[in-house]
Amino acid sequence: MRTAGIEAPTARYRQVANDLREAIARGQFSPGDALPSQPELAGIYRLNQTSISRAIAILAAEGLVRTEHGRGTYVQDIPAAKHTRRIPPPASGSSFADEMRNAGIEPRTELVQAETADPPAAVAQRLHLRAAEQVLISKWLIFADARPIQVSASYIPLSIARSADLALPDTEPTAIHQQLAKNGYHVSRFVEEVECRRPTVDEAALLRISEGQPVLDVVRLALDQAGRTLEMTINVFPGQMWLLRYEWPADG
Amino acid sequence: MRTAGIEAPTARYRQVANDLREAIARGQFSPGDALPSQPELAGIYRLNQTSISRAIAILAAEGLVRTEHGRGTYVQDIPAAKHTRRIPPPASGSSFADEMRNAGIEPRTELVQAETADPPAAVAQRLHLRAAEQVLISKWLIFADARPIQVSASYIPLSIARSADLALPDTEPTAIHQQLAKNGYHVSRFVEEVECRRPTVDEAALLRISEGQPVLDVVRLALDQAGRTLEMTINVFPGQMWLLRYEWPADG
DNA sequence: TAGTGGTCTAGACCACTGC
DNA sequence: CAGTGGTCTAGACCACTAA
Repeated sequence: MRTAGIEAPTARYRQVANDLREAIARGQFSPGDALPSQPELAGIYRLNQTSISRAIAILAAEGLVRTEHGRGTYVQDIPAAKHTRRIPPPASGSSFADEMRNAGIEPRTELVQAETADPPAAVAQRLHLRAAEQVLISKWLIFADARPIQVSASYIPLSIARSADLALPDTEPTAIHQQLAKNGYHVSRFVEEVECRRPTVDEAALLRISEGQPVLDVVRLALDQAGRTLEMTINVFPGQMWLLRYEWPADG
Repeated sequence: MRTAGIEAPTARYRQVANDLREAIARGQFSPGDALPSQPELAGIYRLNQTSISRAIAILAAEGLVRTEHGRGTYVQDIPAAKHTRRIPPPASGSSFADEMRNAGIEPRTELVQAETADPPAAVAQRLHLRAAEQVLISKWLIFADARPIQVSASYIPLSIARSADLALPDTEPTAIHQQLAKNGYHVSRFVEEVECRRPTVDEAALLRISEGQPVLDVVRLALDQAGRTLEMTINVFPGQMWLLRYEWPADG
């Protein structure tokens, strides 16, 4: 696992990509700035536009820049510090929102969808639903300042949601478990399944990342004592912005 | 988060990519098969080689095919079932290797490196090392049948390794904690930090994946009662092949 | 309308593989 | 050596944005 070292890549467009990458790293272009246009860069590097376009495609795949058709190529703002999601959550009060405010970031959650509907097949299977049972679906988009940092979708079997008096969960996601507990649905354990993949086009658009930037796909099941699944949540995070931290005791 | 639907993409090279993707999905090309050469495809689709090359680059980024310079383009073998890594590990005996054998897969671990050396800066910081303290480094490459599925690097402060009589850890990684425990170094808790990123060129080569395929980067710390870090392990998994499963009780 | 990024061509040459 | 994928050119046209 040696690092590649300096080792000039032969391909001109790769050299251009490296050069621009370093220029951005040096601060020669700041986040939000536009790069020179492709014809301009072609002049600067004495190269044709096709090759320049390929060079920029590399940087876009890396998430360093973002091209906007008809407008220009803009340097992306990559936050120095990653968001950390702790499991189990830090003891006592301080919610994730509080932590962010303490770090000088304004969190915001935006309800994208809230309805009762048939669940996607993958969800129905995991929830062990009776045939044709519907679920309460709520989807959220979570922002840090103006930047989307998470897509979240929650699925609750209608039988459970009804008897727990969860009509339209336009409350914040964290309040749901409290409401469930009040009605006798006690979550006894959680299971999370973490995967890593390329985003769908829709996710890339929602999270404002390029399709080359991977996402973390975290499926979380809240189970009660009897092993029933009370809720299933699918969280999608831009990989470059997050760190998932799990902690557990050794042995039993 | 609607799906894109049919919606023909205007770009010809994207159409070709879609067409080839479906052909592979249909089984028209099987894993290991070579695709027709680029000039051939150019003839078939009445396109020039440049555009064909772009189409194939898309499939390569998706991990569906693998190009080998001077040889050809080969369909990748994507295992239907993902490997699952369970935390905490399933109770009683059955190791991960046993599980794989039961699934008809032959596991193999290959020692890539084993030496005492200065740790990388990032490792030294996390291990809270005294200045200039060296570490015992061992790196492994783990295979399922003939396919690499994990890169693993373990770092143990030399002061701990020496007194625990861990000279050259060419033993399997799991044996290390037992050896540490025998010598009074009891692991009391674990911390794992999961990230998701694009692979380095070296990782892509070792794991035989394309640079567009994301990897899971899992840093694991084994801590003793006093909060000392006994061992730090960095695991890198090809994202498409793995699922990390964490389970923990609710509340206290 | 002018300027931007995105696509495409037809052909050329290069680097690498394997016979 | 022939065949493969990788790169590059010079120019053209398209699609989109913003004045």
